[in-house]
Amino acid sequence: MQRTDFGTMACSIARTLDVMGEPWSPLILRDVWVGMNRFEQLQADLGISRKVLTERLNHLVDHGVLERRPYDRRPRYEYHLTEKGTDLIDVLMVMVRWGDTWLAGEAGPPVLYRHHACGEISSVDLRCTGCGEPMHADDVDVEAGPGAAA
Amino acid sequence: MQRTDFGTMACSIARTLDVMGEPWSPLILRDVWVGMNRFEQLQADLGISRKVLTERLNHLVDHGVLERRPYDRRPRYEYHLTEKGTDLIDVLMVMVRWGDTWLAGEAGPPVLYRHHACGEISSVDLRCTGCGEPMHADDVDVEAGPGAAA
DNA sequence: CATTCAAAGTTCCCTGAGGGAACCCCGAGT
DNA sequence: ACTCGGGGTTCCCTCAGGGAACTTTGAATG
Repeated sequence: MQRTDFGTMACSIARTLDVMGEPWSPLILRDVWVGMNRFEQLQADLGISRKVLTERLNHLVDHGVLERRPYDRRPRYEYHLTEKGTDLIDVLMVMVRWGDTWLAGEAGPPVLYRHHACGEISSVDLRCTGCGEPMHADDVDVEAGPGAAA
Repeated sequence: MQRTDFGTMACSIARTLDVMGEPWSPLILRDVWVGMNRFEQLQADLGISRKVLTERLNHLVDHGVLERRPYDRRPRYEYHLTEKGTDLIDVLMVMVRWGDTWLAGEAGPPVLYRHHACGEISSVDLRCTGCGEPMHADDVDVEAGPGAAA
């Protein structure tokens, strides 16, 4: 994404951005998530330059978010989410909710999510891992943690 | 963020990225969230170029995520989250959880969040708005919505 | 009144990243 | 032997980010 190196900052947001914050990376993850696993598919769907797509895929593989799997005797590869990558989709799901809420307008959400557990069309909400109550920006106080900068 | 215009894509992720996906924008939102509201504070804390900081702040204000408030008779301004912007912090909170889980390493999380409702140090989890059960990447099926591309 | 000061930008140049198109490599099929 | 198609690589060009210097505004100070 950046000249400035976000990966070394003492901030989990900056570090996460270092992995998936470059332009196109979130959209690549979205496509892989919904089953577009091959270079040509991704390139055609996104309209991204082949050079940049190569760079992004390598970056995501290097960071353990995607894995590269051969699918043919010829040198052909598919990209799949690792566990680390699947976990990262949480960020995208929250972006979807925000975009649906604030940007979709009259037309409504472009895509819907049906939850396996209840079978309904739904969206995500943020809850406290401990008590299960809603947990949003105004529901927390920020404190220094063990990995804080010296 | 990009040459390519993400804002017109029929995808809430792309549209959200159009608002806050440019380099530095999430970190600016983080700083404003935790109370760094002024230009000089942001510039000093982030080490961002003044030119880019100006561009990002204008972009975020234009999209209704931040608002610009005078705080002096002189031309001095503070930036504050709007309701739309506060809601966007959800995305950052999920980034924090992912970074804490996968990138923090031995040192542990750099920052901790204490939840007002229960008083405990905690983190966020994604739940279905409807049934309250966990809702992650593998728990949903994707379907076309009303705002899908023609 | 003239000078200083600090916040909040603006302007300039330089470098490097993204876009686009052309090219390359490799194994399979015919 | 020749073609085909997926998965890249290479090249050039433009534009965005980094960095530093400069400007503007009104208040405070001597």
